[in-house]
Amino acid sequence: MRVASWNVNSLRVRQEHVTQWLADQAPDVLGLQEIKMPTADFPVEAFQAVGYHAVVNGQKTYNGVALLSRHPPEDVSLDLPGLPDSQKRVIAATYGELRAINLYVPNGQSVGSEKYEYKLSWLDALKAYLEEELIRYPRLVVMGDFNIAPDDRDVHDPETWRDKVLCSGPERERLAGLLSLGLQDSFRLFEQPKAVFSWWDYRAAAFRRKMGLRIDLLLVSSALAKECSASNVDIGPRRLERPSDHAPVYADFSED
DNA sequence: ATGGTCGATAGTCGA
Repeated sequence: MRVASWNVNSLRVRQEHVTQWLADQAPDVLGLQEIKMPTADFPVEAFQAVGYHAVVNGQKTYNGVALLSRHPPEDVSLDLPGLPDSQKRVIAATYGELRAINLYVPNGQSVGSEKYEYKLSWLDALKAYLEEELIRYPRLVVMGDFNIAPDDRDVHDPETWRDKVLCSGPERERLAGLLSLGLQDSFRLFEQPKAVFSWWDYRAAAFRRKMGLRIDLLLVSSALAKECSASNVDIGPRRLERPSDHAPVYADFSED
C-alpha cells in the first residue's frame, strides 16, 4: 500500500501531472492540497476514469483539499473541531482499516504576523483533533503540506532560515507536539541522504540551485510505523514544464 | 540589484 501527498498549487493547471503520477506511481491514497477550486469544479469523472474515487473540500481561489483513493471512502469529515474557519484545509476519510487525514496547514506569512498567529492557533486545534482521532483509529496517517520544516536537516541553509516562518521555534514545537501524541515522521523512520526537500520557491531558480525545504510530511501512528517499508520524495514532477512548487511525497506499507 | 515567480484574478493578494 502506498499513501502519498502533493500540494499541486492549482489542480486546473496540474491535472495532467497528477493523472500521469497516478499512472506511474499507483498510490492507493493521494492527498492533494491547494486545489484552488470549488468542490463543484473538481474533475471527479476524470479521476474516476483512471480508477480513483475522490472526496473534496474545495474553495474558490485559495486552499482546497481532496483525497483520491483506489477504495471507496467512508466516514468523510471536513472540519477541524473547535476552530470555526471558512478556509478549506482539512479532509479525512476511512479506507478499510486505514484512517487518512489530509491537511493544508496555514503558511503563516511571517513570524509575528496575524497569519502566523492563526497558524499557531490552527496547529493547537489540530493537536486536540488528532488526539481524539488516534483513540478512534489506531491505523492513522496524517499527511499534507505542513508548512513546517521539522528540523535543520530539512532546510538547505539553516542559518538563512533561522527563526523564519516555516522554521521558527514555536512552529517546530507544535509539530513536535503532534509527534508526542504517538505519531512519527515516516521519512525519518529510515536512513536518508542529506538535502532531501519537497518544496522549492519559484523565485531565484531555487530548484535548480537545490534551495529547498522538506515541509510535506506523512505522520504515521505506531501501528502503521511498524508496517512502513519506505518513505521518500519524488522530485520528478518538479522538473516538468509548469510544475507545482511542491513535489509529491509518499510512504509504502507492507501488506499483511 | 534588498528583488526574483507563480496562480487566480482583474488590482493586488497569497505563497
